[in-house]
Amino acid sequence: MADSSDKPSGESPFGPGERVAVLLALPLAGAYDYRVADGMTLAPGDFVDVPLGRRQATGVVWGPGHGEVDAARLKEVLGVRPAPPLPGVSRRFIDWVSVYTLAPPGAVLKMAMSVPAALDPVKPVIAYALNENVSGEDIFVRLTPARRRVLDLLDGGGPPMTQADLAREAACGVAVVTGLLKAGRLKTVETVPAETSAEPDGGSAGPLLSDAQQAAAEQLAAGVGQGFAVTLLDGVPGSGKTEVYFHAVAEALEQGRQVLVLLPEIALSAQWLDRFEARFGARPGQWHSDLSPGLRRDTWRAVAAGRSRVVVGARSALFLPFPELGLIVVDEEHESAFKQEEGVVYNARDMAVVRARLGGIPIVLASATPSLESVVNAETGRYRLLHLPERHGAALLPHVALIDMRSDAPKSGSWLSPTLKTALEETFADGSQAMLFLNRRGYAPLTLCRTCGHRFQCPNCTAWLVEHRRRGRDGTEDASRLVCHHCGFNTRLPEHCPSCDGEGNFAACGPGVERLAEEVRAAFPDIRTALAASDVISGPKAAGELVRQIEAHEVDLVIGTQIVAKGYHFPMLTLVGVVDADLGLSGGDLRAAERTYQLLYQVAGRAGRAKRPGRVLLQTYMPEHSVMQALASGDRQRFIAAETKARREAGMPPFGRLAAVIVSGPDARRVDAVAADLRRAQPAHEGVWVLGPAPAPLAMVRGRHRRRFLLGAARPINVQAILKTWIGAVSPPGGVRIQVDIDPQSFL
DNA sequence: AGCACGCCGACT
DNA sequence: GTCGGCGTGCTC
Repeated sequence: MADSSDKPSGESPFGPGERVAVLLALPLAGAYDYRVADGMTLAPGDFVDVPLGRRQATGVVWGPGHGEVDAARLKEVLGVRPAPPLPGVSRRFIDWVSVYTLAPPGAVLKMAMSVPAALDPVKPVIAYALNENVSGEDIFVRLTPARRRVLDLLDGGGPPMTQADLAREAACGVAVVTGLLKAGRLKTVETVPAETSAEPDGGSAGPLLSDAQQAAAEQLAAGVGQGFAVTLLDGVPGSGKTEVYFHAVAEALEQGRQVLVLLPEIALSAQWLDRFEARFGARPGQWHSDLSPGLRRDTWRAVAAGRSRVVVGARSALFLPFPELGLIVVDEEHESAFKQEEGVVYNARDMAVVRARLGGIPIVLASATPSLESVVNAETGRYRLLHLPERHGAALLPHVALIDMRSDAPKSGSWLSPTLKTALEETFADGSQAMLFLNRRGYAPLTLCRTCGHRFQCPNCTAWLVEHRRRGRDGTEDASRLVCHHCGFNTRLPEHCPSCDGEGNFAACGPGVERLAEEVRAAFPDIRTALAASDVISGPKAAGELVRQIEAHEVDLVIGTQIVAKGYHFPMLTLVGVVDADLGLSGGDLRAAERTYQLLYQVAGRAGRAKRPGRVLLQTYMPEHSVMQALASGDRQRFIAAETKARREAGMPPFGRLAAVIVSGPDARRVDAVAADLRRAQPAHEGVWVLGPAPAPLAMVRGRHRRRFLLGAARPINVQAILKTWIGAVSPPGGVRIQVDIDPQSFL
């Protein structure tokens, strides 16, 4: 079964006087009933305006009314929006996500209706056409060359054009066009804006693939149109995963279906877009938080109308109203950025699988370091596995070596071991580029007073303030600022210690990328460095510019946080130094080892992807750790086997289910009281265990105190039902919220 | 999410 | 005596 067909004809319409359920984009418990107004016909999926209290709200016809509310209390639907109905798959998907995440259905719908303006009537634009019946003396208007060019453009039955387009194409000012209008030679007409942006074309052949790639590509393409199937596309960096899944994209386009590609950080994927354009001849539609409101509206409409054929986006693109979706690709499927932690808490990768299943379409999960969940699903046969073993072309996998910081220690106040320094020297000497990776923004993660030991802490969060000293544009040092990385709290480093009032005698403890850059500049004064951290590289423009600088070899050394770990490809980059490989391993999180492995593996993949062999140096204090051993030996299989065994024995995901319940509020005592109530009401179920309440990993964030429960259950158990009963048993007082996180990423 | 109703402090 | 603070609760 290939189809998810959503033709509105499949669903019975509702006539005047009938009761319909309308789901509103509000966090209400469910859909509300309304009466269909006289002369109105509604079908499920229609976007409608309804009265709500003394205001108006927009929602979607969800189906027949429930009939629980008195007919006398029913209000009438006010009107239907001029937009294609929300497809049935989208509606079923919203319901499914709501049930799974325990979020109100309207809150999920809101994600699908994130652009209210998209439902407004399309504004006609004023276009200019030839005025055929030129009368009287207007015919004698002087025809300058510029005027001639404008009239020529519209001569011969071409479509009316906007003022701006005419002026641009005729290479004249807009005044020429308005002049012709005044002179009566042109007239204005209202038209619907042209919606014919170039769309990707799957017809052209892609680049030549290796045998293994070709086989994988054909298998993926063969699955398009053949119903729901999950394929895990597992291949080392540079193995050509993208080109392989592009084949499936091309096939879906050939079949006239839409395609959704989810990427973890769309804002930073200029290279991905270039590759896509090279392959398909046009840019795909894009969907991410940085879009301008106008583009957002146009993209939403183009998707809903089926005009946009391929959309690449961040997790929220999953809720776009595709009427003809035929393929989903989740690239870098292991990325934790797919997890939405606020509002409706969901994992876009998992929900994408659900969306594919509901739509009866294939989905491809691609990664060089697949999540343990996906690996296990492939092993048990739930997912198909396509493995791309070798690197395409001449590139070799980088050589990974460990630097034991216990014996190869840097000088005090320095963070680079002698070995890493030497490697940097060699790399610069040979005209290659290097990258230093440190997953810590700012100058120093902790500042303390040398006199009294006072540590600067965020007033709103349980976290140290991070010192930032970023240089101003003119190269002068800004005054140091102290920043909270959790709530954005921001203050100048004071001149006196707030605790002992001693004159500014502060010590910056530990390195961030800014401090590392300072050390490197002192050690290598002649090399050109670039800092890459999310506070420096804000948005696609800055990211694109950095990529361009590196590609053009305008910098010798990139110093970056995890934003440089993503799939960039820099041919001249031959050395990657990981300054603190152990950073993610502390804290006792059960996923810490897996995530550290994935991150460092991806970072290592930045080295030597073209003809030049790369090498990777990991600075670590625990070279015997399984993560370090797996990276150094390249034996991923053994690492995965060990992790899998540990998870299975502990009954942890994917072998058991997990949910977190977080109680939060501004008043710690009330939060504790609610947590105690929950403790008393906790489920006593066979195969279900509950831990907590414990302070959440960040006991206070943004001024809210947080306590956390962890609920584990064997796989067949319906945790949603248990959680619903449990949470329904307590009624939190003012300000206290109870939030559920199904499949939490971190479970400290 | 809004927008009401509701019950306690400083103003014309 | 009122204006207004935002805490609680409802919206078919």
